[in-house]
Amino acid sequence: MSNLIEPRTLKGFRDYLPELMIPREWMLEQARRVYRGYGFAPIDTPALEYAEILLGKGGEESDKQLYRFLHDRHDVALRFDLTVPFARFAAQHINLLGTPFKRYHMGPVWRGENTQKGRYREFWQCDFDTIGTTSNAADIEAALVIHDLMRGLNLDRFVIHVNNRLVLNGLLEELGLAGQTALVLRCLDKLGKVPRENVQREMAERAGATMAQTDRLLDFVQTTGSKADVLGRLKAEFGTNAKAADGIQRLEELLTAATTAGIPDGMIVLDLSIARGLDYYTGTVYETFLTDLPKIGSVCSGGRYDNLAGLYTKQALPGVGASLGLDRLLAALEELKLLNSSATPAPVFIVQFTAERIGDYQRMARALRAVGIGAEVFPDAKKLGQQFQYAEKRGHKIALIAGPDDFTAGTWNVKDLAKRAERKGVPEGDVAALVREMLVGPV
RNA sequence: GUGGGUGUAGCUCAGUUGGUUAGAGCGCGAGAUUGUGGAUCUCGAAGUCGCCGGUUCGAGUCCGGUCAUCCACCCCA
Repeated sequence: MSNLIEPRTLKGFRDYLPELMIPREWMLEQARRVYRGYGFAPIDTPALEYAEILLGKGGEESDKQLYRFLHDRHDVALRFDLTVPFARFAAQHINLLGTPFKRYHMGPVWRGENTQKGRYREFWQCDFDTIGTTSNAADIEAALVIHDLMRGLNLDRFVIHVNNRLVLNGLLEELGLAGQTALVLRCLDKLGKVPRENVQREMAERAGATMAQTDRLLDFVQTTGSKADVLGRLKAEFGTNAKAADGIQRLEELLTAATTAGIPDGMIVLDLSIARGLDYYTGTVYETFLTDLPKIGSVCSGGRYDNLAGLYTKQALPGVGASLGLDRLLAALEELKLLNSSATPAPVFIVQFTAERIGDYQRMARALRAVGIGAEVFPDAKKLGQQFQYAEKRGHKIALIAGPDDFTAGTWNVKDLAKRAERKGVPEGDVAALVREMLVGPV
């Protein structure tokens, strides 16, 4: 009879082993570096909020996915994103913060939805937002941040799709479909997955749209050609609509400014079929797809919301920002085998040649750590071959070996574990410099 | 929430029309004259066959439920 409890995790919740956690932490560091570089300041908020704070802010769907429960008579819920808590945070502290205010926030969020690869019930988001301004400059900057973020994560095969809800809304208004915006956009979003005819049929069934209406809409959304062409056509046909005109101009500015700022052509594209996002988006919207794994979905999305904080304060707090889906991107990189995973954060491995010299081994390790190089001393004086195998498997780059003869001579042997090349008789004082030089190399 | 696929040693998988002590490869551990690792060889550890229940003389093998995972819908990071 066993009274052991089966070790297990909840559906959609996962453990992270070192091989995955090391790159995950690295990603967080990169995101932090990029955000701070733009002047976004760090904040944090509680995982748990009063349910009323979170309910009804992201649409019906997000309400259903909320982890919500009664605790001590309080109706509470786990945050399902970082944007809504931020809106609450901003409304509460704006007098201290002043506007415009730029913040980044990285932490776990929870959604009780069905799981799939890259879709979890607990996952980290890395948000950045600028609030207190409606200036398109903030929208433009957000696109640049997303780009630099992806590049900072060593990715270059990705595309940032941008659109503007004003354009879509204006377009639908002109087509006489203003009342069914949400329904139509939901169908529209399926373009690319299902044939155009099916999209039209669905629009007709669900939103009562006519063939003439959907034809005109789809023609536009599917328009091919340069950004200038597409924008030009939009202007010509819908420029008289105030919303559309505003949206078109903001998109045009964004695309032009991105190029001027140095973003390579093709990294940011106009995509009129990008309609999604939570209910609160009102202007620019962004979605970022990996060229080699588009199916996993957007890994960094966001947009402009001009009235989100209006739910908590009378002060106008428009904003724009986006969120990196850390765990989804991590799953994607894992799938694409782009993680050169290591099970140790310390590049240097110090062989325990003989137990009597443990103090000397730790002395060397401390000397390396003092100059910022991680070093680990093997805990047992096992056979050297075994220690080497352990070291390479773990992902250590360099091994340091010293036995009685070496201590007599005051030297160390420095070994490149991957190349299996050893440099013998290195004076103790030169070891750190040599190690650093070797680590800088190929990586 | 709906529909479907999968679930056998750490990993990848075999397991015949249900029938005696459940297998392989890789990996792992020990060893092949006590200062050095990817080859070879020898030996070895390791599986409640996801979990619970049912049918049966007998179930990894059939049935039901459940959990997890993957895929589609939905939605999104």
